[in-house]
Amino acid sequence: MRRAEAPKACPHNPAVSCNNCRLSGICLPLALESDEIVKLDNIVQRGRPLPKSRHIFREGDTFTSVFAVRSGAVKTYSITDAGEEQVTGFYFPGEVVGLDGIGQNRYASSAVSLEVSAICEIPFSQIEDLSGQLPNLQRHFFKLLSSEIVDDQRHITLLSKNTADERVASLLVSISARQARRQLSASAFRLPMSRADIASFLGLTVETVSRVLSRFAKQDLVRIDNKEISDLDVEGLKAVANLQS
Amino acid sequence: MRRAEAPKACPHNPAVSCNNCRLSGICLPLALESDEIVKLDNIVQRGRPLPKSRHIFREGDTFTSVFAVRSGAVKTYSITDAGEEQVTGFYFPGEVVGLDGIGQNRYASSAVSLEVSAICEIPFSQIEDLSGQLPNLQRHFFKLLSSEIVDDQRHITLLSKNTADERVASLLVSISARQARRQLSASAFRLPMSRADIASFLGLTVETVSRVLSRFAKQDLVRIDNKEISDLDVEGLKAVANLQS
DNA sequence: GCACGGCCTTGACTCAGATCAACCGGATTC
DNA sequence: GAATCCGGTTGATCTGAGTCAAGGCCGTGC
Repeated sequence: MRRAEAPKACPHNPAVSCNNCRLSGICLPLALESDEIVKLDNIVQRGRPLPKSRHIFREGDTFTSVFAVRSGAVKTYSITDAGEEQVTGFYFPGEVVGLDGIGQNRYASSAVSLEVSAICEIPFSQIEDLSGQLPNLQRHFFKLLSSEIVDDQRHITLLSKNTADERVASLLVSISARQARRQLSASAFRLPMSRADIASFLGLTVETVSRVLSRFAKQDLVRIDNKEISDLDVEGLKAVANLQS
Repeated sequence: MRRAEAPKACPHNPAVSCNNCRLSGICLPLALESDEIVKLDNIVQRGRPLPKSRHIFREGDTFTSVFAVRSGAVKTYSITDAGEEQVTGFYFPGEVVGLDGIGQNRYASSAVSLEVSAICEIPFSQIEDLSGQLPNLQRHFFKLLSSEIVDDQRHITLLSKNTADERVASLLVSISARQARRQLSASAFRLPMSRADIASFLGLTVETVSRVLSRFAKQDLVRIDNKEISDLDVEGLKAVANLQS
């Protein structure tokens, strides 16, 4: 599983700079010139690998930084007025969490690692300063925030209009596409989150998620061994989800 | 209904500058110094009143500007893969639409006036330039985008976890609060959108929305005469919606 | 090795909200 | 002023997903 190029070696390695990070094409450095990346790199704080189930920040904490996932996976959630957990997102390497904290100066959700993960912390005040100097960074950050809005609106539509089958199929297709974007297999991967997390994210119950997955397996749309997904039929699932290919 | 101060007179009046606009406390100028407001004012294009049911932009159009609602009301919606309309938001004076266009350089949703409205157009490239010079504006724009994310996440939770009664009550409470923010009555107002729009926004059917509203009226939580709302019992509805007061 | 707890699955039954259908009232048209 | 349309309401029925209950399958600890 080790890669040939030494500096990119292990995705958990805290020594890898943005320039050498294999995620530079999809993460924050995207759209920056290499001298600009150096400036960004200077403000990024790379932590040592975070064990599973550790909080990166909690709802209500004072907002200080945004965080890029470098390896592993993260979920965000908030607690409803009724005291239940609502999962609001799953984040994979190259994706950024904590953007919801900017508006009120405190995080609107909590973020937890779903497995051993490496996280890059980027202090927001420094992003702001640097954005004043680097129009590309400012623009990229605006885009990042806007894309999160678009994603959320898509999710609103999913919850508002789609059946359980469509929701589950959409999630599988989405994870598959994000795997592919990182040059990983689109048809075989491990789900880092529990069935309960999936259910909460999709506005369903655990039982329904379990039944739908079992049915998909029976219909040969996917092979499932607990959290291991294989032989995922992307086109078939897109058809189920009403997504155009 | 006319106000004493001459320049603030009519909310549809295109001649009112940001400085004199009664919405300056809740709209973009919020948090700007008065010399900064002048610079913002210079790039804002105020249109003449827009009739009802006119598009401000359409899903897929090239993104150029964001738009502040000065009077009237606006809904945003997108078309699902199944060809149905999904209403993604209602926007009242002082609120900004079009932020979802930044990420992909095209609008992810369409925006239509729900009644005669005045709209301020703010070309985004100029916002970007100005944000480089005015840290307050940059920060405010980051906050604006982030707040939209928080709102969307709250809406996701509403759709995921709440009953029809809770959804309808939440919407009424939300509109009431936004009325109050503009110094208007929190308990009496006109709903600018149709029952179908409400239903789409809340992930329900028209029939269910109608039934819930009728029931609320029977329970004296609100008086309803078609689109006219009066005697709205904010605390009672918050209780129904599971919202803390 | 076995007991415990967490997570997942499966089955039987229930129910909130969707669907289908009819009707009402105001606005618009001829 | 009759005819049509459109948005809204109300009633009867149906159904997809929730609820409740039971059981299976690990991995962990003693």
